[in-house]
Amino acid sequence: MATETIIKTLVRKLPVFSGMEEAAFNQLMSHGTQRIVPKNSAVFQQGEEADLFYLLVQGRLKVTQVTADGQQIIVRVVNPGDLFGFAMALGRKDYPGTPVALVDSSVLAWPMEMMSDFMARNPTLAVNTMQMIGSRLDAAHSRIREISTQEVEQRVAHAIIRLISEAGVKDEGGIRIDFPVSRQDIAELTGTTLHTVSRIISHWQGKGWVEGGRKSLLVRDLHRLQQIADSDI
Amino acid sequence: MATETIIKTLVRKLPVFSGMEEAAFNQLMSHGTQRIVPKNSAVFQQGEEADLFYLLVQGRLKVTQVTADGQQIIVRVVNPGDLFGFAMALGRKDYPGTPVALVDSSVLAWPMEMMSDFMARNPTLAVNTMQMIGSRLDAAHSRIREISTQEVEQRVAHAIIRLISEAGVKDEGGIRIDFPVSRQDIAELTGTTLHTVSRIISHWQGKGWVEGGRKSLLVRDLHRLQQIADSDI
DNA sequence: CGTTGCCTTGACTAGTTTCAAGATCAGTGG
DNA sequence: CCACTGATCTTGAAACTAGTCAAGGCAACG
Repeated sequence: MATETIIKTLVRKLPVFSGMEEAAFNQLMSHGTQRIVPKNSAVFQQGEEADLFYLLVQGRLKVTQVTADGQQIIVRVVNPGDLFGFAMALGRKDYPGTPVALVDSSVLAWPMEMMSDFMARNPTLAVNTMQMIGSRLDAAHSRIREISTQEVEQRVAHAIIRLISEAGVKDEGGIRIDFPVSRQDIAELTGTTLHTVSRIISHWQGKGWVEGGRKSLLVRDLHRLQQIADSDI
Repeated sequence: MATETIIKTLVRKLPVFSGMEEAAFNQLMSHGTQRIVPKNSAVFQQGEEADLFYLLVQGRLKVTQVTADGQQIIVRVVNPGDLFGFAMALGRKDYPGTPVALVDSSVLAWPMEMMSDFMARNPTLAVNTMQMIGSRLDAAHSRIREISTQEVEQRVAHAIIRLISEAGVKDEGGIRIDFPVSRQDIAELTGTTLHTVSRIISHWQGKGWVEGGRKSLLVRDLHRLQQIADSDI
């Protein structure tokens, strides 16, 4: 099928599958099933038994976790080409978070056993996966450092810069994030409240550095945000 | 040599090396070099080129990271049997943190290339390492959730409970952490200041739940700390 | 065209940090 | 063995950041 071939070609180029033998790759692809995830719906729920692991082909997801007392945080944003829901690789049986589509998305899913089998037979895949998880660990540590040592304004600046670098698109007079992000989302990414985020963005807007909108944000002066993010003191 | 055999037997039992073939394991052990790390000295420095990876045989380390503006955080505490300094697995060439011995410690070191070689040939090792990193990622996310949503007192309670569960030893009328931990250390683990930590511990001491000391802490009522850590609101 | 969801803003409050000073303890060298 | 010194810890008071509470505006959607 045409779409299948397109997807296959796309997937083939992903770093996780680099260095994998053609035969193995083909076998992998033949076992994956595609699924469309409409905006605002979840691929699976936190706590569910992890029987499948996923690859985001197209679209954008946010992975949220809810704490015992109902507070929510966004663990990360999933970009096209990212794997997610690989609970097994983390040595657990249930999904630790809930991935929600920020825009209509399309994912590929495989049975979790395939992952262990394939990794046992494809050391490259295992090493690649490990490095992917490793870089995520690195990112998590950066975030811990930020939340621990920086003030809210710096953290918000950082979060926005990160989103821009992952999904920034040029727009009239600036750069815009390619998918809808609410103030609440930014708050959950930075460990603060939507009120504080709103105040900060209003302030920036007053200075002309950004232009706010409903679930959107146009960055006019990225350099200035960088300064805010990096400012010592 | 006698000590060498003892170490080998100890190492053999570690989860990371479980399922590894005897021959491979022996070869691995024959390439490792032992090193004594005196209290308060660093095994290596953050930013150095990562040419070796390590296993903590005996003792206790804290891994710190310094931010651009000089603020410090403790990334984690390394317990006997833990691997550390495996930068390669994270896909980077330099060490992301500095491990400092909290007590006189002993480590085993291997050339970093051995790690990739061995993982390429021992899928089990690769999967084990991946799961270890995965569980660390899990822990990092928990910490992000805590710092983002909980108040300092809860976070301090959590940190102490974690230290107790990793290295708690019975003492007269309570449990004590097996190695020296300063108020500053706890502050760097929880993203606060030593002043606030001191106040909180003083308060607990007033209630009779703990007993403070210089770089030490006797927990008299662990259950109460649990309550504090888990208290909603 | 009303209802719902998202965003903004002001006023108030509270938890933490910052600043400052002093107490206490451990180790060191005379 | 004891005074000295540096590190660690405690505590008070002031300053402030960010959260909470509350109300209203605005835009999208059915």
